[in-house]
Amino acid sequence: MTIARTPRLDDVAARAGVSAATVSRFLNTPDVVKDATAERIREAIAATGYVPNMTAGALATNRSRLIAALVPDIAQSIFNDTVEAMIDELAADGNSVVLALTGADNRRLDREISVALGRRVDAIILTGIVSDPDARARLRSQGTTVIETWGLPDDPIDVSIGFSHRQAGEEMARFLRGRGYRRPHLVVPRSTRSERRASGFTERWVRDGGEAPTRLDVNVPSHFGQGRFSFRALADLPERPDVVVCGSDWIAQGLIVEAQAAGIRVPDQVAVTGFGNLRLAGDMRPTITTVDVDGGRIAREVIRVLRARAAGERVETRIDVGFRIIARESA
Amino acid sequence: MTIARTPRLDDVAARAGVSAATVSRFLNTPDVVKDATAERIREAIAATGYVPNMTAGALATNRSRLIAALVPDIAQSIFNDTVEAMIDELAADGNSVVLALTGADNRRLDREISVALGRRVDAIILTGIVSDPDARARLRSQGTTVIETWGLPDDPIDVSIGFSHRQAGEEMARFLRGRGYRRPHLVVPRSTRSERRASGFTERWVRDGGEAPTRLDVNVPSHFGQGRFSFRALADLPERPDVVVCGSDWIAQGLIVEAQAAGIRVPDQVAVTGFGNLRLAGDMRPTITTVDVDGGRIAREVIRVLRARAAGERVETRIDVGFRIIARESA
DNA sequence: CGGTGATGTGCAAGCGCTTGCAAGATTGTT
DNA sequence: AACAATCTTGCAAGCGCTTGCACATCACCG
Repeated sequence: MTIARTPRLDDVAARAGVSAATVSRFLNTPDVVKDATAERIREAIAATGYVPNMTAGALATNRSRLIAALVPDIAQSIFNDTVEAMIDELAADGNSVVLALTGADNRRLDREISVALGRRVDAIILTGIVSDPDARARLRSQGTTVIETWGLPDDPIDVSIGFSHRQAGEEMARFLRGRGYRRPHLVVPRSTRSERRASGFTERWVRDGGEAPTRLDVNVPSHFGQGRFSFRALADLPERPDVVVCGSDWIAQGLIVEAQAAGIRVPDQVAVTGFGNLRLAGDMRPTITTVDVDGGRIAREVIRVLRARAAGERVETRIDVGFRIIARESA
Repeated sequence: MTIARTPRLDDVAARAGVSAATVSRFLNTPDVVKDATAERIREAIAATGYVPNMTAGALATNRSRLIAALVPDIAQSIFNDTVEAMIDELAADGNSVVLALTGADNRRLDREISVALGRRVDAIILTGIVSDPDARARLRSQGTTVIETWGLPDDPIDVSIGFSHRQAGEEMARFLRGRGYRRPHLVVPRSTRSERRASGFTERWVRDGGEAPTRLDVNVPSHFGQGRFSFRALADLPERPDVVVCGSDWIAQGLIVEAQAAGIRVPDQVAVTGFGNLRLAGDMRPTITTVDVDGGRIAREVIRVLRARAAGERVETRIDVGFRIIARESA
């Protein structure tokens, strides 16, 4: 009796009466093998229960079909839709995604970059903004494709797909000013992205003749509870703002719920805006005015870039997917 | 001039004046190499910028240090905390997680199982309940460690870590009956897990002398908007329920918001319960009565099992992490 | 019917690392 | 100072697949 062990290409080949090379070709470039041979191989594969060892394949081809996605977190993340869409698309192409968590402040970024490099991933997808110059230099020096998403750095490591956070902040300032608000208050998660939006907002607001907005910084990841907290913190301000600009839809949602519980009407007594246009923003009562970013579009662009690279084509290095302010009931 | 190419073990070895084997040992079992040698190797690694090729390592050791996590989705999933905790823990052990999405109804499960097997992952972690007998048989026949989480099947594929959904339903029935509610209405996401809780609830409720609860089925993944929808659907019932048992905290939250918008007080006019004890459940106004499942504990047990397996120890096949009903304001 | 180009397959040399075995270097012992 | 025990290291044979090159077939043509 033969020892039970997981079958290899050889086993299939032997059974089909061909060489391993032919089986390999059958698997990777089916049209070069003759129909009759293919049929025998198919039968042999079924009989042996053979599952190709992608590790060996990766070593031989120097192509892992592994894509690393580095994200701060997934428990409550605005990137989840994008990541989900990416995983789906990539899976359809025969790639797998190894998901690595870098932590809110990218503390584990360096380590995860090393791991990704060690696994010889075909590409590294960064989410958020990597500000550490060492990490940037390190990535640049490798040949690997690296795609920065959700931001649009002046000097991308390789390819970047996103939008200008600063500009989104400015646009929101313009929008609210146009609606007649006069005393905005910012609730700003401590992340580079949020900070950029906040400073974009502030600069534009002031340039347009407004007083510098008040602000509250909150920890990331942002969540519903912080919205409640942020509402209560409004009491500490010298004057109640007429609109609170929140760094995320979750914060906006929490703030609205807490305001209502306190008997304050939104937007009549205080208006609120969010960021992200999560599904809940449209479902909340009142519906939340927010900034829409097309995460699915980002995912699609990522795929497009990856395919182009695989085909050896050149690709743009900065792809702006833009954003839109969605005016709803809350502001 | 030497051709630039990514450095290999050989390159480091040559530079350090030792054999590749020694460098390999330095990397994997540092204490067996002499200090002076180690120092030279360290220097050589730094000088060459060498990053070990884990693909080659995996092939040689037949150990990929890759764990596949198959989840229905991540956009809005009650499993996210568990997955996040697992990824963190595994990363600390030098493992990486390849995340695969199986879709709400496990439609892509088969394909993802094949991919995981092909990548020769060290373990497959399933989330939710895999009811397809073919998939179960297929997994069982492989030697791979497979861990089913968030459920507790009678006959685990290999190891299962979770709790009894049926029992959670029963417990909720008991709890609400004890609080004096009489006309429960169930909002049930179309997933095996939710269905088990619902039938556990119903059976217990009836056994205890209640009338069979009314119910509404909603699609997965469940979200805030469905809660709003579910509230409006209450109008179609012959009689308004006194408590709505929701399949998730998100649904509960949406339902509460919509009820309040309609001027209905929670819990006075209608009580609400959720499931999952997400952070927002404690933050919502009113706070939401729900069922707590310790996702972090599940993650820790997964790690423990994986380590035990790696060490060649035997492990239990069913690990019950239980659940707790968290009584709050909403019911 | 020999020549030609296309088509299908096999041979064998890798891909970059790990590890059993054995030999050389060191240390301690008597 | 000779010998045993312990450390360190190198050799070389894989791990399971891919692919350039060469060869064998075969259909087709003049």
